[in-house]
Amino acid sequence: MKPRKQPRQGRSRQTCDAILEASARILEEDGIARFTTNRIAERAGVSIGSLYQYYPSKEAILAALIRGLHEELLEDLGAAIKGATGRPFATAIEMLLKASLLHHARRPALAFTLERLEAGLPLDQETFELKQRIRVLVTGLLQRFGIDGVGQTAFDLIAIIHGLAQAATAAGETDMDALYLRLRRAAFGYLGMDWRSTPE
Amino acid sequence: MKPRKQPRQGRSRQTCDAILEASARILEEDGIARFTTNRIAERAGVSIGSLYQYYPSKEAILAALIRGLHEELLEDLGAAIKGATGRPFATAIEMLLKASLLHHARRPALAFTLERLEAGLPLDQETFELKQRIRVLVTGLLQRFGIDGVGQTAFDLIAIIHGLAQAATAAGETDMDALYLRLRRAAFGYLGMDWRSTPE
Amino acid sequence: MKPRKQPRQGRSRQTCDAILEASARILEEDGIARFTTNRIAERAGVSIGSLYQYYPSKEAILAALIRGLHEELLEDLGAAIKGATGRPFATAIEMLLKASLLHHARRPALAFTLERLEAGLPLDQETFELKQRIRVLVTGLLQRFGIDGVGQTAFDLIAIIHGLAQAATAAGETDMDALYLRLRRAAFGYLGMDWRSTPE
Amino acid sequence: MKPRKQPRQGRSRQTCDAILEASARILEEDGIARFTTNRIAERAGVSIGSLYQYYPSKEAILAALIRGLHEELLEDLGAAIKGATGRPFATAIEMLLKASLLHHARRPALAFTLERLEAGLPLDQETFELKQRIRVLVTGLLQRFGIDGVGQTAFDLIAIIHGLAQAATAAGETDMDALYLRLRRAAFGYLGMDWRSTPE
DNA sequence: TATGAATGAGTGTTCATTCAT
DNA sequence: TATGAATGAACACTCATTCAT
Repeated sequence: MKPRKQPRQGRSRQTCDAILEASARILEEDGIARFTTNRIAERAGVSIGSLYQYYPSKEAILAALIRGLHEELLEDLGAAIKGATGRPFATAIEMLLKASLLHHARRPALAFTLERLEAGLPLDQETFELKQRIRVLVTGLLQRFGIDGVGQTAFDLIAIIHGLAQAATAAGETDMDALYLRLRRAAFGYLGMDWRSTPE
Repeated sequence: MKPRKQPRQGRSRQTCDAILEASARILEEDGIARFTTNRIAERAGVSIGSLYQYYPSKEAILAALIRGLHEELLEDLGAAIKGATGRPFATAIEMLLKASLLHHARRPALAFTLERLEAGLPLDQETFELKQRIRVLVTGLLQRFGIDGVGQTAFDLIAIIHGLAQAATAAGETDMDALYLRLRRAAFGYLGMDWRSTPE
Repeated sequence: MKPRKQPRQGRSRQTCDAILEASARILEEDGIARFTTNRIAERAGVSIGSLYQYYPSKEAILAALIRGLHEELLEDLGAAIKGATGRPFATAIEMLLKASLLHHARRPALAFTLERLEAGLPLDQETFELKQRIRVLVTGLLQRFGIDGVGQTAFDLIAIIHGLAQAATAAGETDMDALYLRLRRAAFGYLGMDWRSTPE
Repeated sequence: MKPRKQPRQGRSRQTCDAILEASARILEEDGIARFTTNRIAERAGVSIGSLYQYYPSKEAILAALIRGLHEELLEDLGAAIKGATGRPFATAIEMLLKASLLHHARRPALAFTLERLEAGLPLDQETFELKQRIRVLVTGLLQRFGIDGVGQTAFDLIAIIHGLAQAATAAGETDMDALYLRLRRAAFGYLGMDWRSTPE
């Protein structure tokens, strides 16, 4: 499941990245249906042998992409929560929501497909931990403001964000600002806050 | 995509159903990974030749299952909305939510898997229409109570329900009553209603 | 390891046999080097899919061939030993030796290659039992004549026969009668009998 | 087939030997299945590029190992036959047999595997000549004692030794002394000598 | 000279689908 | 109409070998 080598420098690093980027593009354009190792190698401009030098299996590539997605989210959320210190609850939540949409905004189709695929896969340890850390981050924020049942609330909040973002992408929406407002309404509503106030 | 024949009576009907039921069970137990036509035929107690007499392709079987899911939902929602006539808004929404969870309650693994798969497939016309009718149903209910932006609201409401139900199933939750309460909180919140009142 | 289906009749039986025969021929002509499933299927005049309908893996085909070899040997030895009842020891051993050479005489290259390959493979249960039954047969014969250390003697006798037959085949010998005489000398000598008497 | 260079001195020689030793160990531990050039290089602590600097192909490495085995045998036999001058026939044969078992005693698994593999390979000229010299050695010994049909006798003797040694190794035997006694019985018997006399 | 990243032909195997019976 | 043997394109993956550095 883990990459085979990480001589993360020079030519190797480039090959590694090319494989991941080609994989991402194939998923974006064709979904899993045509996500085959030979096609990945071809699009990466790399031989099939090289692909297997860096990733032990097709699943490992997928796992790497998924892990990447979660790392990105974790980073975005971390930055948002850090930046929210000292701000009122509503503002903090708003920043959280915006951060949650970032990776959808960057590569909607990729985020959509990867999140969909992840649900049908057995999670590897590392990804599991990433998700846990994400939940911990959200839980921590809620705790800071004395919310009840922080664990469950965080879980539901994430599920709602996820559900709305996935549905919007599936429907072909591209207006992230509009989506943000609806998301804010859903999240604020769930948290018992007044979403009719002026959003940031 | 459509079944090959609909002599919806007698032995043919039975064979059709056996194939669908076998498919459902395979999806529930093993996911898509082992969802193969030969296995379906075997579990249905039918020859592979017969399977192809009733369904032109594997996708057609999947499409039929997905269509079935939506038909079920449509029916459940229809009944709920019908039963809600004359009741206050909060009660109507509560009935709507309960109806939405029915198919998750009946066969959680199947609902989970099919909804996940659906998102990665091109929708056939008939399923598209079914989904539209579902949205129309919800939209109609909202309209009856003078809600603003009924289309968008219905869309988001469905997305939120979907998101929470999928996340709960993925996490292995089985307590549908608990899920209902959280769902109620999310939906009521999104609609600007007070979810702290006594639920039905 | 075991064949997948044995509807040992009609077309199926033919396909099964064609695969085995093609495999045998490839082993005879090219050894393991070119023993590939696609080549087997091609030479059998059968699609690769059919091959896998009857044998779950390449190893299973090899195992079937090896099993066949041992079944043949068992049968030949059984007949020889049965026919030797009432005959003197020397005659009984002579019949045993002749029977042991039969499968080498029929398809020398195949016997040679299969016996060589067998030594490098983990034996499946059934083949193991076949070999045991062969040893039991030889042991029984020796016991009938009050030989000491029948187990070890049978083992060594089989090894000597095997060694001579393999070496002769490797050297390209074809004169089975000449080989028989040398084999007789070796076996009789090992058993402490006079091999200078007139052979049968 | 031949090593690429024989600057049989200094570092080159060391690299060559490391490759051969790594190959031997892999064959002993895993058989041919995992006998791959990359693995050999890795275990030898040498880059794959260097491996190909010394051996033009995987077969060349195998050939070198086989050649080494025969060189060893030739040396052991030569020493035995030299040491047997002036001794009676029985003693000479006993020394020959003991010498024949030496390489099996030293590295049973390696000898077993290499001898098995050799039979399935086209012999290179040099190995062919080595085997011939071995046969000449044995033939010469027999001739010294006025044995009839020395060529054939030598051939058969070698085959019998080989057959028993391989079978014993395959069966997991480790008691070389016991094996020697059975071998003596077989060889003496084949030569028409009394193996019931006291062995050396 | 030594390295190891890169190559790609070739392997075993699956599975949706067809069609003779 | 039902059967299930047969098909073969397509797939994941390996490994001997090359060659730029």
